[in-house]
Amino acid sequence: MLPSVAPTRARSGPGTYERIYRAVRRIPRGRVATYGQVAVWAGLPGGARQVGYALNALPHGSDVPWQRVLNARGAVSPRAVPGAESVQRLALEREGVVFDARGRVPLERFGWRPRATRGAGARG
DNA sequence: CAAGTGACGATGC
DNA sequence: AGCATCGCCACTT
Repeated sequence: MLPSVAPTRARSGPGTYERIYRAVRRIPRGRVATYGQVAVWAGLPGGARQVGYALNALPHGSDVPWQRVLNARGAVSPRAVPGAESVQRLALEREGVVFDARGRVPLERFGWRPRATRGAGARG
């Protein structure tokens, strides 16, 4: 549809952050995803870190649900600004996401899977 | 143009 | 189970 301006950059390159934002926007409300997952969706396998940097660069009031991105452990990653962690956690809890006593979100329950690999699990 | 700055993840012990 | 180390790359000054 779009006049593909530069399809060459299969991974990384200018505009990478924007791709990451688009991937994050795909996370539905009440669900969470890991930095690694978002990186893959954005076409940056192994670029989990870049995802974090991109989210960090988000302006206030952006429509990107950055709060739905957690680390591989399902926990809110510690940031430089104290208190900001609770902000993310509260934002998620307002969506229905539940944290356990360890401050982690059970990804097996809230982790969003764009390709829901059915067949396994779902036993109970 | 060069250097500094970050919201991660897997591995080795 | 916790800590240290390496790899990763765009953006800002």
